Amino acid sequence: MARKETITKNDILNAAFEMAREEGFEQVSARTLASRAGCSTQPIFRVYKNMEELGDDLFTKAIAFFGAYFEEFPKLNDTPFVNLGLAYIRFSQEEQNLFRLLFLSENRHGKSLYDMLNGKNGVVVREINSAKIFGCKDPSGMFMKMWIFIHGAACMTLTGDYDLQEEDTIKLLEECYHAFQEV
Amino acid sequence: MARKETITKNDILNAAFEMAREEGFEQVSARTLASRAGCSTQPIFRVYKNMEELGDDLFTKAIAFFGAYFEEFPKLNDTPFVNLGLAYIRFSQEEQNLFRLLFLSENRHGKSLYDMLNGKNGVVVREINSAKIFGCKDPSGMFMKMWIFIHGAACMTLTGDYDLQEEDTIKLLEECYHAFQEV
DNA sequence: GCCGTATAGTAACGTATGTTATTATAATAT
DNA sequence: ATATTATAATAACATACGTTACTATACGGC
Repeated sequence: MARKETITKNDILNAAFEMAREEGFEQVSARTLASRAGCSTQPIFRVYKNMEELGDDLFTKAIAFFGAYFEEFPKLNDTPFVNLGLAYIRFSQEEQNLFRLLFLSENRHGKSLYDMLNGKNGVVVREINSAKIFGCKDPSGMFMKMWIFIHGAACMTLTGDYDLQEEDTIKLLEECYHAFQEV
Repeated sequence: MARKETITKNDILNAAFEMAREEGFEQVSARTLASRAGCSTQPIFRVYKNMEELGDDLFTKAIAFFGAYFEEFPKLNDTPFVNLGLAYIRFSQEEQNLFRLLFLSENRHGKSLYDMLNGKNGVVVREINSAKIFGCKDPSGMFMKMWIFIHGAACMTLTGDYDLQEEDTIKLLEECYHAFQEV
């Protein structure tokens, strides 16, 4: 009946995601994206009503990416909280642009940090349960403090205001964990 | 000899600062700024070589503003660290755009967070000395941890991921302070 | 009161943005 | 083979950006 589609919605989204990842979300414009995807701007507006709609999809994909990153992160430390922190801080280092998009922008979906981390996989709840097993008095209060700390370290990593070797970070997180357990 | 200047460098800078403060740094363009200052774009380029140069001045002014904010912040709590945190977190709430510019952008002057806070006034050093007085074993390690925590709370405040009443924040900061003192 | 000159306003250039109209293309049903 | 039709490329529109050329203006020295 008609011409076959050569550029799929996925092609567009993938190209956009890689651009956002490598060059930053704000660098993804209709033209630069088209160039990256090896087509004109037309296929973009065929599959997306406008650029904002693509941005929403991109954001969702970034959440999923972070989730996978998190799951696959090697368990370098026995304490779940420490591992959680290491993964998060490393993500802020290795995926600066995605970190900015996910955790430092105006929230695209109205989803809070907590909601995002506690989605389908429920890492947060899992960690809190671990904390219970590890005999912490107030697991959710504990988690909140740890999370604030971890988030702070990650944000400072991003801006270059914090730059420790991994062993030092582990030590720092362990100290925190124990400190918060006492109170 | 010549016409008198009606729009001074300060007029430009002040207008730019207020714009950045209210609407965000990225909203300050030559035209929007001119409109705000009640003139054409010409006076801007008379006193500034280009917009980037104005951006540098703006950033410097923002640092000074934060310093003043900090100095004038009421001493709501006896513990200096807690006060420090309260001021910082409140700043992130009340001056979201300036907070972003100062603490979450690519650093304009290559100045680290620490350097900025430890400028002429030396708040940081002062706090560390207070900590010594308060009998903390490792004041600088302690300060680092507190600062990471405070920064984390402020960043989460900015994105709406943390939203406690002031009394709760005080309680949280006090708990942290004591926790870190134990270790 | 006129002249020189620094200042400010107007308008333009070149570039980039999102988006849309138009044209060309390729695959299928007939 | 031809007509139909969804797809993709080209080109354009309206807007915004930094920046600069040009023009008008107003002030101080004479």
